[in-house]
Amino acid sequence: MKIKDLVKQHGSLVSYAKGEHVFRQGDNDEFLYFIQSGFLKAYYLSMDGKEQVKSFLSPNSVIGSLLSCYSKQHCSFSLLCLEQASLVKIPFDLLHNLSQQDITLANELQHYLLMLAMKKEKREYELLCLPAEQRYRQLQAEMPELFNQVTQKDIAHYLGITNVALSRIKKRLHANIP
Amino acid sequence: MKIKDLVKQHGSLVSYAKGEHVFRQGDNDEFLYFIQSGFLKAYYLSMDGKEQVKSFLSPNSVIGSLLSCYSKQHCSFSLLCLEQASLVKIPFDLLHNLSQQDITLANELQHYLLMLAMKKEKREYELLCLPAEQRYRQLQAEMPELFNQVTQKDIAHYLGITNVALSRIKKRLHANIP
DNA sequence: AATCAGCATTAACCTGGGTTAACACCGATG
DNA sequence: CATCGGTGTTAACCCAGGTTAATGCTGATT
Repeated sequence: MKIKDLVKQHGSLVSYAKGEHVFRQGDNDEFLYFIQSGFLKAYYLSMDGKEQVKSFLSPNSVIGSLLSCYSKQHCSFSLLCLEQASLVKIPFDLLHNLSQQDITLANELQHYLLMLAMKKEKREYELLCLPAEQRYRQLQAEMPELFNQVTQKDIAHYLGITNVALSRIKKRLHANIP
Repeated sequence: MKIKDLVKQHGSLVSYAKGEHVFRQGDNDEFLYFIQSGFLKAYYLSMDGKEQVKSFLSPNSVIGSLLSCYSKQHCSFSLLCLEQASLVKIPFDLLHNLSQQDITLANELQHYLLMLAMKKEKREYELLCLPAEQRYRQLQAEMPELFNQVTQKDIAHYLGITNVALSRIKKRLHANIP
């Protein structure tokens, strides 16, 4: 069986308006979400109430809190719709259990996990090794569309800085390339 | 088949002296390493020559560059022995290919990947949301042994700061708890 | 049209951490 | 024993980014 078929058979379609949460940090939410349409942001709230963006989600991507799905802990982040969105959700355990017997499913899931792990390693490198300005330039090069879809505040929070700092960086850069 | 058996059958034992590299950033190294004894550090070198520590490895942990193993790109980090170490290595492709047919192997690998993904999400959260001082206190709480095994410089580079900054943080903290 | 909320920009000020360098300490090596 | 390299501490200086706040813009609501 393919994940696509599983999603078709057992998935339930859910829709959210702009500004609605799919789940919130602290919830127990043991679903995987396959994004059909819309644009979402996954974000953390730190103890002092500041927001940091974990990732942006566009159609065809998959998301879910592995901590909640696999470890039965609370979600460590919130998932918010930046525009009207429709997703298909399936219980993670369903996929996980079926993959215990279904090799096709297991391999497909494995592929997703490997891609995820590589993406996260890249992010770790960037946060650890690159200064904010370079992270900004790299983001611009890799996801130029993003800058039309989200506010500068969210971009900044994705880069790990404040909107004020991002504004300064932009000014610095444009000064050099007149 | 279990991974343990696979490692026993097809693994080759390799030993390194303190200070030796298992592989270096930029290499192609498509092996998974199962650490039998010793203590290692995985680290990044940024373009300006500064070092940042990705993780520390102790016996029973597994490491390898997924980027190199799965994407056939170059390793994005180096693996260095902080003390005499012995590892068992197997080609990643061997495990990956066998897991295409062997459901037990696939599930075990899946479990490793899920654990890895959760660990990386935690690290992302910490780097993004916690100030250096709190990351230090958390590390102290979670891995107290570490402080006897590695230099303060390496701890600092793991936290994403310099040894000088770490020295200051320690001083600040001890001043408050006399 | 008037109001209001959220966003981006800019300035002023502050702080945490980077940089450099001096110094002391220790273990290894000659 | 003397020396040397690596390590940790401390101080002085600097800068990137955080904080706060004022300003202007835009788009939504009434």
